[in-house]
Amino acid sequence: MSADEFIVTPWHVEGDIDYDKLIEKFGTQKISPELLEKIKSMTNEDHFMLRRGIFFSHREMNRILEDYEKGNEFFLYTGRGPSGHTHIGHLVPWVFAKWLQDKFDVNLYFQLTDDEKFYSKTNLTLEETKKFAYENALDFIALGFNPEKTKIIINTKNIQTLYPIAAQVAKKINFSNTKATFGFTNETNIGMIFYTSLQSAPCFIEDKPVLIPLGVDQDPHFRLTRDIAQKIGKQKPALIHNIMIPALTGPGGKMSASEEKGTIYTTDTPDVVKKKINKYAFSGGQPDIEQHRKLGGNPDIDVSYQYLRIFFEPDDSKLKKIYEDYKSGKLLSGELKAILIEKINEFLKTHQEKREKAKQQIEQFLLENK
RNA sequence: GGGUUCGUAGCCUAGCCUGGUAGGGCGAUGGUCUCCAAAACCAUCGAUCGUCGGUUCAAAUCCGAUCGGGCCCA
Repeated sequence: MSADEFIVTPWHVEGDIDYDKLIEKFGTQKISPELLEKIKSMTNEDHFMLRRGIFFSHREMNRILEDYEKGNEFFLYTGRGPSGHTHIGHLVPWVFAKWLQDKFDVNLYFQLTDDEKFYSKTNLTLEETKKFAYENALDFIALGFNPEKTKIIINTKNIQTLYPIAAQVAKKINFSNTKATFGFTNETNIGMIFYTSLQSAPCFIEDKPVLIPLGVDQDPHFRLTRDIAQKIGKQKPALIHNIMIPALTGPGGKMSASEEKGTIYTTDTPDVVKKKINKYAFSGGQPDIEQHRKLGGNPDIDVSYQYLRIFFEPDDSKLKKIYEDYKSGKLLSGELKAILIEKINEFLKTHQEKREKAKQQIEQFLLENK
């Protein structure tokens, strides 16, 4: 695969992603300065993930905001395919969703697609994906969502609620649509073919517009949803997309929950975090200290720096100093890694405590079938 | 229901026709080198060849059954 090639699908991400090209390819909208300004004025906050382009693209986010200003409330929807334990990259859209919920005081649905991971991963059983769904739910709850306004959907558990909606959707999507959208072939099992209608279902679970913060790789599902929304008398879901979080071992792919090494899990101990970062994090440093002092490092490809930018250092001035110091060669890669390790462990310490408490709270978050 | 094809280390795969206990690539691990990581270079680990049975002195290789995956037809 050459440098300018990349693949982004809901099941596979590969290569060095050019996000401008991706916007063009997917037909989404880049988040404009005007939109940023609008969000800022409506929330009274300049969220670092927006400011820094971690969320970089959208579909009709402006419509959602305009409607909201007219007094029409929306709701939020995001989710996770429970194919493994939660890693820090998964937290990006969730944290952002939490922020949106706080700012707009709206309902949020979180879908755990245990059926989909069972369909798409040959080596996972339904029992395993259900178990991961529970584990992932704990991480989600640990972020502090409002239980009054937040419901967790587990596909196999909530099928009764989802199915009537999914049926409406499924009738409007034919095999050619899914083939074109997802690259399905005759080998694809029929669970996968139907599945997209279940991922669409929560979009219409309330009779209000929906805004979906999510990783851009999941966009294709909602492209289909948007295509058929009017046909079933519903509004198109609006989306806001975040970039793929690079694996520890380097750019050229998102963090995969199935690759132990290149991944920081939310349950990792401080020692493990330290070891993983030091041992695996791809650096933008020079081959030796002398050259590094002289030539400086490249924070733009340095994974440790990227993690700080994406998640762990919301303070712009601190981040800027790290950027400049690293670029100038003042800051060594080992030192940069130490900063990140400290930040991650600080975060995980409280996260893990909240995650423990979540075991007691989970019941009140799970959606009840009506 | 009929047909067909495949099942070899974590992954991909050679070998099967012409039986003599398996070879490669990726990955992983360790080392050298680096402030780390990467790259590079060394080195190492790893498969009783889906399962059961048969033929044979000897089977991943032949035969039968069975389980599992794929495709085609109905």
